[in-house]
Amino acid sequence: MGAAGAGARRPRTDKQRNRAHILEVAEEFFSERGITGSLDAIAKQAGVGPGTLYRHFPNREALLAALLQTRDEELVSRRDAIRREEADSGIALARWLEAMGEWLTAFDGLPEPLRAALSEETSPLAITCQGFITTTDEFLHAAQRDGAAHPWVRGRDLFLTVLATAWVRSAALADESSPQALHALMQSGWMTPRTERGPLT
Amino acid sequence: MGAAGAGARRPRTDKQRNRAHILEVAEEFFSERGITGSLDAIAKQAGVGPGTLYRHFPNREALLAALLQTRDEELVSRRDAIRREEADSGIALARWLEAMGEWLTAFDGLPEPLRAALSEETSPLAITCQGFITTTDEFLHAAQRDGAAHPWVRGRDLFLTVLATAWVRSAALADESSPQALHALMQSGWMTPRTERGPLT
Amino acid sequence: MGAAGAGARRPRTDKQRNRAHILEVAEEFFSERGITGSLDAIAKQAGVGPGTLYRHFPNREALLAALLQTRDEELVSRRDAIRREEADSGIALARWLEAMGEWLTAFDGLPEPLRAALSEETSPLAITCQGFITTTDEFLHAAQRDGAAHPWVRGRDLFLTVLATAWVRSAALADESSPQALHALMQSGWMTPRTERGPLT
Amino acid sequence: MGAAGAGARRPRTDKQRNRAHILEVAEEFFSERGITGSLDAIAKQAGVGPGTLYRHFPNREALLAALLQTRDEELVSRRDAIRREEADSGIALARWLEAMGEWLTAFDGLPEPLRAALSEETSPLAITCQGFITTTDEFLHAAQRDGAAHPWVRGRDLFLTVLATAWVRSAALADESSPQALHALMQSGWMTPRTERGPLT
DNA sequence: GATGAATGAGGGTTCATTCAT
DNA sequence: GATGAATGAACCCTCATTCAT
Repeated sequence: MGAAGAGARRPRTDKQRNRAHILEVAEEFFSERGITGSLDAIAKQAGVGPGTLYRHFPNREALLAALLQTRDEELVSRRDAIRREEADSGIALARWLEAMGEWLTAFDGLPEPLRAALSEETSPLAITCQGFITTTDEFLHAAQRDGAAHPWVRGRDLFLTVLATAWVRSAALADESSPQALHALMQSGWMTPRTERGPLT
Repeated sequence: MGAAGAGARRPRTDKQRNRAHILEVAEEFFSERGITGSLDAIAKQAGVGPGTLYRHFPNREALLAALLQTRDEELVSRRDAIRREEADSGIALARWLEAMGEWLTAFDGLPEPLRAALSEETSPLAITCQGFITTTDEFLHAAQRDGAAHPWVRGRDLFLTVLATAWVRSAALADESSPQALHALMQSGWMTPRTERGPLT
Repeated sequence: MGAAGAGARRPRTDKQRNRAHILEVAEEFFSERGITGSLDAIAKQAGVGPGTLYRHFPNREALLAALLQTRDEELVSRRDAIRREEADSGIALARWLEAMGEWLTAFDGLPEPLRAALSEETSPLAITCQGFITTTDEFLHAAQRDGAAHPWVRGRDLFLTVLATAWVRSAALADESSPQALHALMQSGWMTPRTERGPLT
Repeated sequence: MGAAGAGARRPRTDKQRNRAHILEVAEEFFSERGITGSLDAIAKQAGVGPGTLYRHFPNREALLAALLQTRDEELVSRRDAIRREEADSGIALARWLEAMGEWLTAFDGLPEPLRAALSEETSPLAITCQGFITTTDEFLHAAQRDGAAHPWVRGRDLFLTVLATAWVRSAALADESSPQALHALMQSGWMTPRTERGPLT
């Protein structure tokens, strides 16, 4: 017992190995069963004691944060790619929001702790969220400068909307078209622009 | 012990009394502590055994559904009022969405089980949701007929959006302006209408 | 699983049965392994779930208190017997202290929680201790009235001394004569009375 | 990490430095939080790994023994002072017992492991205790020779009594007068000397 | 020697749910 | 029907101790 899977019994720099292995298992676990599963169970499946898991990640949030950090890099790449490739700031924003949305649906139940983290300054997840909001703000400002986005929109709100959309999506799976529909709603709203209809009076 | 607490000594029509009393207590409980509290605690506070609670409501969802049904009536009234008072179908839809949004924030954590219910046909909550979607569709169709809403929007998607907004709101408390911002986003989207900017190319 | 040992699967007034059975097991457990053993282990050995044990005794102290209450009756009998039989108030006190001392060595480690309880008013054990102190005071007052006990002694201090003696006894087992020696010390002190030696100066 | 924290950067005589530093930290730790605290925490606070701590002190008892050895010297000084200054062997004994009592309350919880050690020959703490008992015997013999102490008292019993008194004192804090009362009890017992009351018959 | 990661049994506790009474 | 005792898996977490590096 206690082996890190890959062969010998605790070979060399096993801290990193263990950490990585735990993350792997946790990723799988969270993906399959959602992020509410038992940490002890993850430890067991990873072949380590609960203490080991606890050493690496003092609580569920820390584990999640570490897990996301890995995924973060992918998102950063996408961000850079969008910046590089996309001249139209509106489309760039759209693509970024889409990328974020995909990222947020990585695990079932992920939006929940992120939302919770938003209310607590100290959480490691809060930092992640802040990063997202900042990036969103960048894309948004560019779009606003170009007149592609409403001036009254804030990055934080966009993030929240994407988050909420990601959250709701888990349920709407049965309905294939929901994701796009929600995306469209977020983009254009349900209301037709007044200009098309004449003044409201 | 075992009496219905609130004065009387449990005469004949126990069952109905109990049911009503449990609902009352549950309402208070859920309102104050969110819907994740212990059912045992509710039973205890209602002065009944957990078995009794379970007889009336086989699980948390059933209890919640019963609870919401009561609240439903309020929402129905609002719906009727809107229908009666509001000539502009767009504004009517807007008001309806707002009413629904308020309703969905009645208890902390309420959106979660509703979302879950959407994936399961059999859930008692699913029926409630269906009712909402239907009503939303009615308002929406009217609005679409009048050109006040985009023709591609579906009632289900609007409901999901309102639900998601209600969900995200619990976290955004610190930020006072979030609710409105999200509302505006849902209504108008972040993107400026193309007509204002010229063709997309 | 889950049966209370004695045959059928949860026969009649099993609450009392279970309670009694748990107490029995706990008594055995505490006697053999001291009072620091795992509560879960006791539950398991009693054939009940941890929750059941918890329901009956919300914590270790409560369990202990219940256990002692049973023993209490024995002590009360002894107290009454002493009162009945013993004319010499000094000897009566001595016998009571001895009885208490024996009672306090019922389980290994028992003095510890009792000592701890003395600092906390709310503890169920504290009440037990108070009872002892009161009784000690009664015997002591009689002895003092008869000139058999020093007037400056207080019941509380005598109790503490007996408690301390019981505590220290667990270690001194190897030394057979320690209990008596300590008893004698408590009774007569180590110092010879000044009257035998003349004034101190 | 892993440096000895307190300034220097761990030159050659690591081992001794480490040992000393661990002892320092442990002393502080035990004084403040009692001797039941986590050894890991001590190691961490001392800036060494738990392995290092364990190398020096294979278990909690060993650490404690080492710690007490340092304090021992103080007690030895007091012993010598008493010997030097005190002509009256009875008062000398009393002073020694008092000194020992103070020494035993150095850390919260100290009496416990000492008592335990008394049952095990091999314990490092047992040696410390033996020293105390020996010294007590010396004072006691002198007092007995002078008729100041009962001839039936043994040093070991006196030590046990002082130990027990130290133990019980932690609980009796609320009661300011307990320490003195217990001291008096140990000295004179609760029973009035028979000579004052006539023969027992 | 020193390190500190790993161990893993064990701690107390909660609670949705069942079922004998 | 109502009751509430029983269930027992699950939760998170701690820490003395070992041992590979």
